Amino acid sequence: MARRQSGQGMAARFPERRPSGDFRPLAQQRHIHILSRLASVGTVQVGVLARDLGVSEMTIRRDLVDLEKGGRLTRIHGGAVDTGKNRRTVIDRNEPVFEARLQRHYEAKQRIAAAAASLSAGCKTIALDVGTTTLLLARQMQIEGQAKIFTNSVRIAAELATRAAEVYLPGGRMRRDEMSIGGRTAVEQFQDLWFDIAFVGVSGMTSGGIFDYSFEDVDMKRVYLRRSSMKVVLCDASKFERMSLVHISPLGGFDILITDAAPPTQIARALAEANVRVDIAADTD
Amino acid sequence: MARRQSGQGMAARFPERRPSGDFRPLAQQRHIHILSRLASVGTVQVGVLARDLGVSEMTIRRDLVDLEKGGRLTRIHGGAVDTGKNRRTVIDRNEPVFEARLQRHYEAKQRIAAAAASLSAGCKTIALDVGTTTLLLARQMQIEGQAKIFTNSVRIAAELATRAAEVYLPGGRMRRDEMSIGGRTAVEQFQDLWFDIAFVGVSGMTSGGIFDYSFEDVDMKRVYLRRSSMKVVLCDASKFERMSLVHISPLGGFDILITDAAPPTQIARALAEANVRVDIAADTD
DNA sequence: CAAGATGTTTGATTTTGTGCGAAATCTTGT
DNA sequence: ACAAGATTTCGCACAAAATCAAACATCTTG
Repeated sequence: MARRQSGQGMAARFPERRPSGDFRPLAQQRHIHILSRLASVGTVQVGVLARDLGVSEMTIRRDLVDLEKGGRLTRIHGGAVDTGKNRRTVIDRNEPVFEARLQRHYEAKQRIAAAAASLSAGCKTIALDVGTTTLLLARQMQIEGQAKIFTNSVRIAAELATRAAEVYLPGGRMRRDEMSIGGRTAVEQFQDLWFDIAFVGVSGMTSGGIFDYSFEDVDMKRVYLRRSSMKVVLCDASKFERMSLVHISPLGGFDILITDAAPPTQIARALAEANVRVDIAADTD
Repeated sequence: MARRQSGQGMAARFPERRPSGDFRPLAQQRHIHILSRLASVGTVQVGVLARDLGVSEMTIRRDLVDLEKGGRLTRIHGGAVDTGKNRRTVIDRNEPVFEARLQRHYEAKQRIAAAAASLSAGCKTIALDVGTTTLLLARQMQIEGQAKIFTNSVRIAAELATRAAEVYLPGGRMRRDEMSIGGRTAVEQFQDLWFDIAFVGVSGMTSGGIFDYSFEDVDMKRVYLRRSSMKVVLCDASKFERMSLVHISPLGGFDILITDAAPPTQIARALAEANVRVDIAADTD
């Protein structure tokens, strides 16, 4: 059973005394360590944590139970995974790499994308923001003969090129990670157009409005929201009550929110007040 | 007993492992690995995955069953293929016509691209035309810190995004087959710039000049040739003595021709007369 | 010593590995 | 092209290993 000799536990790790303070990490310190690791890697393993923190696996398990009770993580066999609710009131500074983001909450995003795709039917001019959910939307969208699609995401443009879409891009500098085109000239090229419908992704939503991490992409998001008849925001439930670097607009700045679960009451109330229609993409499987 | 003396394969994949004891990857981590591999390559093999992840083939099979249940992949004998729902986000599979064009005279184009890449060293602003040879050039190019690359090819932009390049695109309508951006506005955005060096592909060359079959892309080619200190034409030997739809410029319109074999005498004489330097990329292998 | 937290034992549960016959795929011979 | 045999892969059933959690022991601190 005991695969590592269980005998000495922390003794080996934190020898005798240390002049200042505790050598055994307090519960709170362990919790912080676990959460920060979750935030950066997405998963943690009981064994790794036990060794890193110099405590027994049982203690780690108890920690994980506590944290799960608070909804900060989801326990799985062998460890735990991130719920996305970790950085609750904290502000997100750096966005994870695209691939990892795409995998996170994949099913929810797929459902949201499907709901959004049906909304786009019949529209002649469609604006697509940068992001993982909008990329999934692009994949699911029915391309109709004469529809023109405007996007500042090179990734989405490349995706749509393999299908029969007529795609327009703005010019400017391409951001490396997100493959989005931003900057003043890009905004200028799109701001005189008028779209039938615009789909905008966000990285956070509170009753105070919608947020995004990327400084560079926000101006274009605002253009999409300003210059379209129907303004749709795509936001999976993990982003509720989260703020990011930049405030894009208040909740009144768009018409429809598509999400995968009912928002918390405070946001729900604010949305109702702002006259935003909320579409919840149901889990049908 | 040591639970896994067998798998050191995963050592390469999971560097976070500590020297003293290793931990089996969580099911979820394996799933992510499988999906990301599927997204980048399109197929996975049970044996390879088992080795990479340091688990048995049976475990991989069980993972594949789980993932198939969720519709994320399709299982086949020996492994699994991607369902198309999670295709790679950068362009990996070029559509057949383009891919076929890329394969034609592939070695010659590679050599030309290599020669061109060495020419670009040290340049701060580089213009890259649309085309298969220029795509190969993009792949081979040494990216230097502050170099800015301008291209109207979305394909090349996507390629360069995976490397540390600073890329600028013009805005406008994207042609579906070539993924190039053309049109009046696109030309306008680039025609006031000045490039250190420009690489232009052609589809034909005679003593009368250079040609291309794409009506839409020619204007941009002319901009590249007009607005750069060093004008380089990439043209493999199969294109000598061939004309195409549109005449781009006479032979005097550029400075250097990079090709893979000596041009026929008539063209050679015209090139000499036009004071064009001819670089022949030798077959060194 | 009491209280609270942590470690250990132990047995149940879950996951993973292995053996082996069945099925699928590849090879070879006709 | 087809069939028989060799090879690989599959997947079930069971064994082994790892993980989990409850109960209990131990340690720390005041």
